[in-house]
Amino acid sequence: MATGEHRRSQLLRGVLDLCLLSVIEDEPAYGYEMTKRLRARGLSIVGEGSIYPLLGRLEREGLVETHRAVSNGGPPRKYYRASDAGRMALAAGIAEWQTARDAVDAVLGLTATEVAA
Amino acid sequence: MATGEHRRSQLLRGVLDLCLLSVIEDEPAYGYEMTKRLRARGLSIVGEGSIYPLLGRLEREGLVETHRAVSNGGPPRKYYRASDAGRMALAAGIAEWQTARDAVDAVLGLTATEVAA
DNA sequence: CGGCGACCCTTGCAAAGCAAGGGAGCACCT
DNA sequence: AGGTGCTCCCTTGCTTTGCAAGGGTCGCCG
Repeated sequence: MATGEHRRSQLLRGVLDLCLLSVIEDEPAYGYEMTKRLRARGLSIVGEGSIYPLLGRLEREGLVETHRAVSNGGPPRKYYRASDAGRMALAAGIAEWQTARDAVDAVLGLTATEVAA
Repeated sequence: MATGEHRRSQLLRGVLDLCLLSVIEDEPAYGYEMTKRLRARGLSIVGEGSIYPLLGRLEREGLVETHRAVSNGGPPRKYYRASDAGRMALAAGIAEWQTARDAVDAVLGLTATEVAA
Protein backbone atom coordinates (compact mmCIF):
# COMPACT_ATOMS: atom_id res chain seq x y z
CA MET A 1 0.00 0.00 0.00
CA ALA A 2 2.24 2.76 -1.17
CA THR A 3 -0.78 4.99 -1.26
CA GLY A 4 -1.39 4.90 2.44
CA GLU A 5 1.82 4.77 4.37
CA HIS A 6 3.62 6.80 1.84
CA ARG A 7 1.34 9.77 1.71
CA ARG A 8 1.47 10.06 5.44
CA SER A 9 5.20 10.59 5.22
CA GLN A 10 4.67 13.38 2.79
CA LEU A 11 2.17 15.02 5.04
CA LEU A 12 4.79 15.34 7.73
CA ARG A 13 6.99 17.43 5.51
CA GLY A 14 7.75 20.72 7.07
CA VAL A 15 6.02 19.84 10.30
CA LEU A 16 8.29 17.23 11.77
CA ASP A 17 10.73 19.80 13.06
CA LEU A 18 7.88 21.64 14.72
CA CYS A 19 6.67 18.45 16.30
CA LEU A 20 10.09 17.79 17.69
CA LEU A 21 10.38 21.28 19.08
CA SER A 22 6.95 21.04 20.57
CA VAL A 23 7.68 17.75 22.23
CA ILE A 24 10.86 18.93 23.86
CA GLU A 25 9.35 22.22 24.86
CA ASP A 26 7.14 20.37 27.28
CA GLU A 27 10.24 18.88 28.77
CA PRO A 28 13.67 17.94 27.43
CA ALA A 29 14.09 14.50 25.98
CA TYR A 30 16.57 12.34 24.16
CA GLY A 31 16.06 11.13 20.62
CA TYR A 32 14.99 7.65 21.34
CA GLU A 33 12.32 8.87 23.69
CA MET A 34 11.00 11.48 21.30
CA THR A 35 9.97 8.79 18.88
CA LYS A 36 8.00 7.20 21.67
CA ARG A 37 6.34 10.46 22.60
CA LEU A 38 5.39 11.17 19.04
CA ARG A 39 4.09 7.69 18.72
CA ALA A 40 2.07 8.10 21.87
CA ARG A 41 0.50 11.25 20.54
CA GLY A 42 -0.60 9.76 17.29
CA LEU A 43 2.34 10.20 14.93
CA SER A 44 2.99 6.54 14.63
CA ILE A 45 5.33 6.33 11.72
CA VAL A 46 8.27 8.38 12.87
CA GLY A 47 11.49 6.38 13.11
CA GLU A 48 14.90 7.22 14.45
CA GLY A 49 16.35 7.64 11.04
CA SER A 50 14.01 10.55 10.50
CA ILE A 51 14.68 12.52 13.61
CA TYR A 52 18.41 12.32 14.23
CA PRO A 53 19.40 14.20 11.10
CA LEU A 54 16.66 16.67 11.87
CA LEU A 55 17.81 17.05 15.45
CA GLY A 56 21.27 17.71 14.17
CA ARG A 57 20.01 20.45 11.95
CA LEU A 58 18.02 22.05 14.72
CA GLU A 59 21.10 22.07 16.88
CA ARG A 60 23.20 23.53 14.10
CA GLU A 61 20.65 26.29 13.67
CA GLY A 62 20.64 27.03 17.36
CA LEU A 63 17.04 26.09 17.92
CA VAL A 64 17.86 23.43 20.50
CA GLU A 65 20.48 23.00 23.17
CA THR A 66 21.93 19.67 24.18
CA HIS A 67 23.64 18.05 27.07
CA ARG A 68 24.71 14.54 27.90
CA ALA A 69 23.65 12.39 30.77
CA VAL A 70 24.28 8.78 31.61
CA SER A 71 21.56 6.22 31.37
CA ASN A 72 21.18 3.17 33.50
CA GLY A 73 21.56 0.76 30.64
CA GLY A 74 23.14 1.95 27.44
CA PRO A 75 25.24 4.73 26.03
CA PRO A 76 24.93 8.23 27.47
CA ARG A 77 21.77 9.96 26.47
CA LYS A 78 21.83 13.17 24.56
CA TYR A 79 19.13 15.41 25.85
CA TYR A 80 17.62 18.14 23.73
CA ARG A 81 15.83 21.21 24.96
CA ALA A 82 14.36 24.12 23.04
CA SER A 83 16.29 27.37 23.04
CA ASP A 84 14.67 30.78 22.97
CA ALA A 85 15.13 30.88 19.23
CA GLY A 86 13.60 27.44 19.13
CA ARG A 87 10.53 28.61 20.95
CA MET A 88 10.14 31.54 18.63
CA ALA A 89 10.59 29.34 15.61
CA LEU A 90 8.03 26.96 17.02
CA ALA A 91 5.49 29.72 17.54
CA ALA A 92 6.07 31.04 14.03
CA GLY A 93 5.90 27.56 12.59
CA ILE A 94 2.67 26.80 14.35
CA ALA A 95 1.15 29.92 12.87
CA GLU A 96 2.27 28.82 9.42
CA TRP A 97 0.86 25.40 10.03
CA GLN A 98 -2.49 26.74 11.07
CA THR A 99 -2.72 28.95 8.03
CA ALA A 100 -1.80 26.18 5.64
CA ARG A 101 -4.04 23.71 7.41
CA ASP A 102 -7.02 26.01 7.17
CA ALA A 103 -6.36 26.71 3.52
CA VAL A 104 -6.18 23.00 2.74
CA ASP A 105 -9.31 22.34 4.73
CA ALA A 106 -11.06 25.05 2.79
CA VAL A 107 -9.99 23.64 -0.55
CA LEU A 108 -10.92 20.12 0.44
CA GLY A 109 -14.30 21.32 1.63
CA LEU A 110 -13.75 20.47 5.26
CA THR A 111 -14.64 23.86 6.60
CA ALA A 112 -15.93 23.01 10.03
CA THR A 113 -19.15 21.39 11.20
CA GLU A 114 -18.34 17.94 9.88
CA VAL A 115 -16.04 15.65 11.82
CA ALA A 116 -15.04 12.16 10.80
CA ALA A 117 -17.19 9.42 9.35
CA MET B 1 13.92 33.40 4.14
CA ALA B 2 13.73 29.70 4.17
CA THR B 3 11.60 29.88 7.22
CA GLY B 4 8.56 31.60 5.79
CA GLU B 5 7.56 31.05 2.21
CA HIS B 6 9.55 27.97 2.00
CA ARG B 7 7.95 26.04 4.78
CA ARG B 8 4.57 26.59 3.25
CA SER B 9 5.69 24.74 0.16
CA GLN B 10 6.72 21.82 2.28
CA LEU B 11 3.40 21.79 4.02
CA LEU B 12 1.64 21.21 0.72
CA ARG B 13 3.51 18.00 0.17
CA GLY B 14 1.17 15.16 -0.33
CA VAL B 15 -1.88 17.36 -0.32
CA LEU B 16 -1.55 19.23 -3.57
CA ASP B 17 -2.87 16.35 -5.61
CA LEU B 18 -5.87 16.12 -3.32
CA CYS B 19 -6.46 19.83 -3.68
CA LEU B 20 -6.40 19.49 -7.43
CA LEU B 21 -8.80 16.60 -7.37
CA SER B 22 -11.07 18.44 -5.01
CA VAL B 23 -11.11 21.54 -7.14
CA ILE B 24 -12.02 19.70 -10.33
CA GLU B 25 -14.53 17.56 -8.58
CA ASP B 26 -16.64 20.63 -8.05
CA GLU B 27 -16.47 21.19 -11.78
CA PRO B 28 -13.94 20.44 -14.50
CA ALA B 29 -11.25 23.02 -15.15
CA TYR B 30 -8.11 23.60 -17.12
CA GLY B 31 -4.72 23.98 -15.53
CA TYR B 32 -4.38 27.69 -15.76
CA GLU B 33 -7.70 28.16 -14.06
CA MET B 34 -6.96 25.71 -11.27
CA THR B 35 -4.18 27.90 -10.06
CA LYS B 36 -6.65 30.74 -9.85
CA ARG B 37 -9.17 28.66 -7.96
CA LEU B 38 -6.58 27.48 -5.49
CA ARG B 39 -5.41 31.01 -5.10
CA ALA B 40 -8.95 32.17 -4.50
CA ARG B 41 -9.42 29.60 -1.79
CA GLY B 42 -6.34 30.51 0.14
CA LEU B 43 -3.55 28.46 -1.38
CA SER B 44 -1.75 31.45 -2.72
CA ILE B 45 1.59 30.05 -3.64
CA VAL B 46 0.73 27.44 -6.21
CA GLY B 47 2.22 28.10 -9.61
CA GLU B 48 1.81 26.42 -12.97
CA GLY B 49 5.11 24.68 -12.71
CA SER B 50 3.77 22.83 -9.71
CA ILE B 51 0.54 21.56 -11.09
CA TYR B 52 1.22 20.51 -14.67
CA PRO B 53 3.57 17.70 -13.80
CA LEU B 54 1.15 16.67 -11.12
CA LEU B 55 -1.79 16.79 -13.49
CA GLY B 56 0.15 14.61 -15.86
CA ARG B 57 0.71 12.07 -13.16
CA LEU B 58 -2.92 12.05 -12.14
CA GLU B 59 -3.91 11.43 -15.73
CA ARG B 60 -1.36 8.67 -16.09
CA GLU B 61 -2.76 7.03 -13.00
CA GLY B 62 -6.28 7.29 -14.30
CA LEU B 63 -7.53 9.58 -11.60
CA VAL B 64 -8.56 12.29 -14.01
CA GLU B 65 -9.96 12.39 -17.52
CA THR B 66 -9.18 15.09 -20.00
CA HIS B 67 -10.61 16.63 -23.12
CA ARG B 68 -9.73 19.61 -25.26
CA ALA B 69 -11.81 22.64 -26.02
CA VAL B 70 -11.06 25.86 -27.81
CA SER B 71 -10.73 29.09 -25.94
CA ASN B 72 -11.69 32.49 -27.19
CA GLY B 73 -8.18 33.82 -26.99
CA GLY B 74 -5.29 31.42 -26.76
CA PRO B 75 -4.38 27.81 -27.38
CA PRO B 76 -6.98 25.12 -26.84
CA ARG B 77 -7.71 24.45 -23.21
CA LYS B 78 -7.16 21.06 -21.70
CA TYR B 79 -9.95 20.34 -19.31
CA TYR B 80 -9.54 17.93 -16.44
CA ARG B 81 -12.28 16.13 -14.59
CA ALA B 82 -12.11 13.60 -11.80
CA SER B 83 -12.74 9.97 -12.69
CA ASP B 84 -14.41 7.48 -10.40
CA ALA B 85 -11.01 6.30 -9.26
CA GLY B 86 -10.12 9.91 -8.72
CA ARG B 87 -13.09 10.47 -6.46
CA MET B 88 -12.23 7.40 -4.46
CA ALA B 89 -8.62 8.45 -4.17
CA LEU B 90 -9.78 11.86 -3.07
CA ALA B 91 -11.99 10.44 -0.37
CA ALA B 92 -9.22 8.18 0.86
CA GLY B 93 -6.73 10.99 0.74
CA ILE B 94 -8.98 13.30 2.69
CA ALA B 95 -9.28 10.69 5.40
CA GLU B 96 -5.50 10.41 5.56
CA TRP B 97 -5.21 14.14 5.69
CA GLN B 98 -7.65 14.42 8.57
CA THR B 99 -5.83 11.77 10.54
CA ALA B 100 -2.45 13.34 10.02
CA ARG B 101 -3.76 16.81 10.65
CA ASP B 102 -5.31 15.79 13.95
CA ALA B 103 -2.15 14.02 15.02
CA VAL B 104 -0.06 17.07 14.26
CA ASP B 105 -2.51 19.32 16.05
CA ALA B 106 -2.29 17.03 19.04
CA VAL B 107 1.48 17.08 19.09
CA LEU B 108 1.62 20.82 18.64
CA GLY B 109 -0.80 21.29 21.49
CA LEU B 110 -3.60 22.69 19.38
CA THR B 111 -6.11 20.16 20.54
CA ALA B 112 -7.70 22.82 22.75
CA THR B 113 -11.24 21.52 22.72
CA GLU B 114 -12.56 23.49 19.84
CA VAL B 115 -11.66 27.12 19.81
CA ALA B 116 -14.75 27.36 17.65
CA ALA B 117 -13.43 30.16 15.52
C1' DC C 1 31.46 -14.62 29.27
C1' DG C 2 28.53 -13.87 25.44
C1' DG C 3 24.39 -12.01 23.78
C1' DC C 4 20.60 -8.64 24.12
C1' DG C 5 18.34 -4.43 24.65
C1' DA C 6 18.69 0.59 25.23
C1' DC C 7 20.63 4.24 22.79
C1' DC C 8 23.29 7.06 19.39
C1' DC C 9 24.45 8.28 14.65
C1' DT C 10 25.50 8.21 9.26
C1' DT C 11 24.90 7.23 4.48
C1' DG C 12 22.21 6.57 0.17
C1' DC C 13 17.65 7.01 -1.81
C1' DA C 14 13.31 8.66 -3.84
C1' DA C 15 9.40 11.75 -3.98
C1' DA C 16 7.53 16.01 -4.88
C1' DG C 17 7.04 21.09 -5.30
C1' DC C 18 9.15 25.08 -7.45
C1' DA C 19 11.69 28.39 -10.50
C1' DA C 20 12.78 29.13 -14.90
C1' DG C 21 12.30 28.63 -19.51
C1' DG C 22 9.93 28.04 -23.95
C1' DG C 23 6.18 28.07 -27.35
C1' DA C 24 1.61 28.62 -29.81
C1' DG C 25 -2.77 30.92 -30.97
C1' DC C 26 -5.62 35.03 -31.08
C1' DA C 27 -6.92 40.12 -30.63
C1' DC C 28 -6.14 44.53 -30.59
C1' DC C 29 -3.49 48.60 -31.47
C1' DT C 30 -0.47 51.32 -34.50
C1' DA D 1 0.28 44.78 -42.48
C1' DG D 2 3.03 44.12 -38.56
C1' DG D 3 4.02 44.30 -33.80
C1' DT D 4 2.79 43.60 -28.94
C1' DG D 5 0.67 41.36 -25.35
C1' DC D 6 -2.42 38.13 -23.16
C1' DT D 7 -4.06 33.47 -22.43
C1' DC D 8 -2.73 28.94 -22.06
C1' DC D 9 0.19 24.72 -22.33
C1' DC D 10 4.28 22.02 -21.06
C1' DT D 11 9.37 20.52 -19.73
C1' DT D 12 13.90 20.45 -17.39
C1' DG D 13 16.80 20.82 -13.40
C1' DC D 14 17.20 21.86 -8.46
C1' DT D 15 16.47 21.41 -3.60
C1' DT D 16 14.54 19.87 0.34
C1' DT D 17 13.27 16.29 3.39
C1' DG D 18 11.77 12.07 5.42
C1' DC D 19 12.91 7.12 5.33
C1' DA D 20 15.28 2.54 5.18
C1' DA D 21 19.28 0.36 6.23
C1' DG D 22 23.25 -0.20 8.54
C1' DG D 23 26.65 0.21 12.22
C1' DG D 24 28.48 1.17 16.87
C1' DT D 25 28.75 1.57 22.27
C1' DC D 26 27.60 0.38 26.92
C1' DG D 27 25.81 -2.23 30.79
C1' DC D 28 23.16 -6.07 32.52
C1' DC D 29 21.23 -10.66 32.58
C1' DG D 30 21.40 -15.47 31.61
